[in-house]
Amino acid sequence: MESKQNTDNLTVIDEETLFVVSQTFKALSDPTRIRILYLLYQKECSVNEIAETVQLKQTTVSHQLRFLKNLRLVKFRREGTTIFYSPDDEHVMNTLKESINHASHM
Amino acid sequence: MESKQNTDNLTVIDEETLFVVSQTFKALSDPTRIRILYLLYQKECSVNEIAETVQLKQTTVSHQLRFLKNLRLVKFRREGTTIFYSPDDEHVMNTLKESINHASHM
DNA sequence: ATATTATATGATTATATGCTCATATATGTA
DNA sequence: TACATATATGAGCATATAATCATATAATAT
Repeated sequence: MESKQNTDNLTVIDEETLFVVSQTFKALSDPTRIRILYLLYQKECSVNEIAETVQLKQTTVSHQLRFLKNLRLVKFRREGTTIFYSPDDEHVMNTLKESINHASHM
Repeated sequence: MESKQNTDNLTVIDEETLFVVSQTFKALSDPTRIRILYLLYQKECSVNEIAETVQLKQTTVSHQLRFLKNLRLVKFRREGTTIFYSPDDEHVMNTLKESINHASHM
C-alpha cells in the first residue's frame, strides 16, 4: 500500500505501513534483542550459545527469539535437539548495523 | 567508543552504544512519534498544527515532542507564542524514511 | 493589569513490556 | 522405556510507556 495525501499536500502514512514500521523498530528498541541480533549477524548460534554469550537465562532468550521469529527477523534450522538461529531480514540487519556504526563513532 | 572482541572473536557492543541505539529505535517504535516525525520531515509545524494533522490532543503531542527533543531528534524556533518544530537528525530521518518506503512497497 | 492564545508540565490511569520460575515439548541415546 | 539435553511455553510480577486531565507558564495585545 502506498501513502495518501491530504488537502495540505502532506503525505500521511497508511495504517498498515505504520504498524509494520513501528513493530520493526520496536524489535530494535530493546538492548537484549539488539545484542542477540548483532550476535546472529556475526555467527549462526544455538539458543544456549546466545544465552551464554549475552549472559541471559535460556528462557529469556527463547522468548525474545519467538518475538524476532514472529516478525521474520530471524530464521532457524534444527540439528538434533539443537536449534540454530540466524538473521532473516537483510534490510533490518543493515539498518541495525548502520545505526551501531553511526552511534559508536561519536 | 568502539566495540570490543571476546575470546570467540565475536564483536560485542559496548554499553554506551547499546543505550544510544536502543533509545533511538525506541523513538521510532511508537506510531504517534512516527506520524509526528514523518510530518515534520515534510513541513516545519507548530504544536497545534501537528495535533490537528495527526488527530491528537495538544498535550499528547507536547509530551512526545519533549521526548524527541531530549533525544535531539527535533529542534524548534519560537515566533511569538507559536513554536515551530522541525527534524534535527539527518541520519535518523533517513532511516525512518527508508523503512517507510521499504514497508510500503510490500 | 487583564485577557487571550499557544505550549509545557505534573499526576493519574490503563496497558504494554521484559524477565523469571516452573513446566512442557521434542529429539536423541542407553 | 527411561533418561538426558535443548528448547519452548504459560503465568506472575515489577517496571515502563502512552494518553489524558487539570493546570502552569510564556508571549502578546488591549
